[in-house]
Amino acid sequence: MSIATPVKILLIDDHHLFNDGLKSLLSSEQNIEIVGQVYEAKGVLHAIQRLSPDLIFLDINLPDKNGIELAAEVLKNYPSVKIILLTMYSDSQIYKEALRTGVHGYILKNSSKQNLLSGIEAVVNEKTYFDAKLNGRIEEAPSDDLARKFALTAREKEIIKWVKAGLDSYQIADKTFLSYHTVKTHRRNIHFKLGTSTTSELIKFANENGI
Amino acid sequence: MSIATPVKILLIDDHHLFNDGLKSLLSSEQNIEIVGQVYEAKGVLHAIQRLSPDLIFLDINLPDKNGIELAAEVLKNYPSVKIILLTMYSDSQIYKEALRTGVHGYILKNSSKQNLLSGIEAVVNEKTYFDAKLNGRIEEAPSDDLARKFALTAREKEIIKWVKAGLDSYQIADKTFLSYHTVKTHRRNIHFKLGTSTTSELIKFANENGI
DNA sequence: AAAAGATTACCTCCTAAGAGGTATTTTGTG
DNA sequence: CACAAAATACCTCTTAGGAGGTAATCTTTT
Repeated sequence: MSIATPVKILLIDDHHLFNDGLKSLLSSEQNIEIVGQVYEAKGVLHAIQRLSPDLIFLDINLPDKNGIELAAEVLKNYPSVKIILLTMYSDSQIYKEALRTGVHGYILKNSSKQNLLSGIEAVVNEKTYFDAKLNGRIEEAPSDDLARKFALTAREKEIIKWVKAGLDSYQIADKTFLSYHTVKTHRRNIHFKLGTSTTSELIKFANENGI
Repeated sequence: MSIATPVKILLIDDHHLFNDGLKSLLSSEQNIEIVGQVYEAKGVLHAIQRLSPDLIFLDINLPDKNGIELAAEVLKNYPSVKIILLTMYSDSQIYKEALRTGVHGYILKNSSKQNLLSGIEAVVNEKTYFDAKLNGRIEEAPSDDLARKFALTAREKEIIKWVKAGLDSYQIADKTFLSYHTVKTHRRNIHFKLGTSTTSELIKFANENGI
């Protein structure tokens, strides 16, 4: 497997070693040029402006922003740029989220270089590429009001962040300058939206979905 | 920075792309030879036997085993092999665990190639190397009964696994064929050992420490 | 064999979290 | 401006989890 036409790629991952390793791994390939590397969400739009890559590889867990949100921004501002998400999560929910956002590919970090090259080849040819390991996990959603799930508000995401950080509702109320009652209301709404009912379920769900 | 004497390195990480990327990144270095790559805990001891590396890079989160436990096994069976843990967790507790196990280095995945080379240079010269980003996080333990913390039993680790999986105590009792009361007792003992007091704290702690 | 540690299991009491309801204020969008 | 959505905040009630205690039975180590 090798790439037929020249491709300019931008790598976005906060793990420097992974990012640099990937660059090293791909630089040896014919027709692949790594035009830049970014280690946080912040500089991404600017880097795209400056480097005009054909394709970006994007991690979902960036320290300062959810990769899927970032993907949406990129697609909005630079519709011609192809996006392949590169993550360690194989959950079907996040896969659906990714599809909905309109990314062009989704590859797991425990995948192989060959798959990566297949993905690159596919997306530069206006196709999509989703990791084979994801198959079998994708069951259609009941589609009625479930479509509205996942529509977490900014405040709800913030609450989830603190729950994941190990705080209880009183501590979260302190941190957010909200009433304890309000925090509990948000937690209830979050559980409703995500279909969870305990804190441990919520954390598991959030971890698997990069929330 | 370059390495002064030839070093044979074995890479152990379940994320193929990271593993391969790292190989690519290090292969270009003088005096560094990547003698092998392993993608799960299972084949590690055999690979060491066969390839006799001077140094192994070891991920903490392997699918089939905790990397720190694996490090202990390696040190027991091959005391001359140097071990550098390579992980994304910067928690002080796991750092202490690593020290106690006797690993020779601990480097974060969002570190740089230069740090990696410094680490290699250090450990092959019988020194240790711990990521600079870990400094400031290392406060000495009260040392009395805190030394006994972290001594989680097999059953306790199993309970933690189910808690992380989102099950409540009743469901865990079902899964393990234990009484609900027993599960609660284990949870209480776990909280005591880890110094936590809520489920969310426990999960956070477990995640950060690769339990 | 004795001691130490691990596992099992029950008790009570208290608190955090979840479920259900309601209502006001604020913010954003057509 | 009007309407919808989000954010805020209180109420009650039920349940799961945490804290403290005790103790019998295994298992492992000395």
